Amino acid sequence: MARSYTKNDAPVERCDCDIIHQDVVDQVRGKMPQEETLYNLAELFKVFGDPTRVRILWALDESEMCVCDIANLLNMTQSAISHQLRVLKRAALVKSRRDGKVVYYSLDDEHVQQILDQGMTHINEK
Amino acid sequence: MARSYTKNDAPVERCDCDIIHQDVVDQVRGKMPQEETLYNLAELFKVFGDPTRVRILWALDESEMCVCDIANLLNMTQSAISHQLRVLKRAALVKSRRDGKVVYYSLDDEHVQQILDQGMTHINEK
DNA sequence: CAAACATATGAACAGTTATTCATGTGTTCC
DNA sequence: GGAACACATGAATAACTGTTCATATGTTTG
Repeated sequence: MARSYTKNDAPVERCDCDIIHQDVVDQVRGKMPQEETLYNLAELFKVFGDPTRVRILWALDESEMCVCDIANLLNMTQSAISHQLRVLKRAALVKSRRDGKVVYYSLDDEHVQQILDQGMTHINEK
Repeated sequence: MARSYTKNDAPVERCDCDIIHQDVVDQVRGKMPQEETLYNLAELFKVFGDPTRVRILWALDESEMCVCDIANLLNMTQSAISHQLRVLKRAALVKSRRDGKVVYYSLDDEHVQQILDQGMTHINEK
């Protein structure tokens, strides 16, 4: 993402298609979800759109782990992992529980693996 | 994504957990997919991680449309849409057919909607 | 309480990315 | 052929993002 497009600052750049396909476009417009909903959806997928986070999610699907375990597993610094876990938690993809000094992370729900699997299916077929 | 982490430039920052959880971590390591596979998976989700592209995909799920239709529907310039369609095509999420001057785009396969739906389910429950 | 440990966090920096603008390519129709 | 149209594309730019580094917070143990 970059530049945010504000609604109705219309580039208004009509073409002949627009007239011909007017009804189709209007019909599609009527069926589209709220703009905000699609924005949130993109936000969710953005979280999945980073190798480190995908690797963390995949790892947590196998077993709950503490921050330092994940860092060792992925061969990255504790800080980097901690930052990413925050992103994942904010997106409600992982949850954590504290046991003394150690904080264990795990997947928040079963959708996560489903989404990962669906994506995996796609790349395996192309 | 940013800085690319090269394998084995190890931050090597062991902690006591690593010794205690050694076996769990090793077990998880054994079950993880290839690093490259997870990288590709993240690349795929990155494509879904932009509001404009999500809106295009959602629109195309309703009906095939030409570039200019999409631009009008989303109230964006033809150029911006064209750039994003290229990204979507490279990721094999959309396909195109030419009919004279007009190029019609449509979803490439049924996974796309499945992935979108799965994501939608997640955000609706949180 | 102090030291050690596990984790969290803020600032900074470099790499990435989405849009815009200008222009190029491909097609139709006169 | 040339004008008009639909689309593609390259360069430039502003905004965003992931990692690092330094440091803060929370917990246990002696």
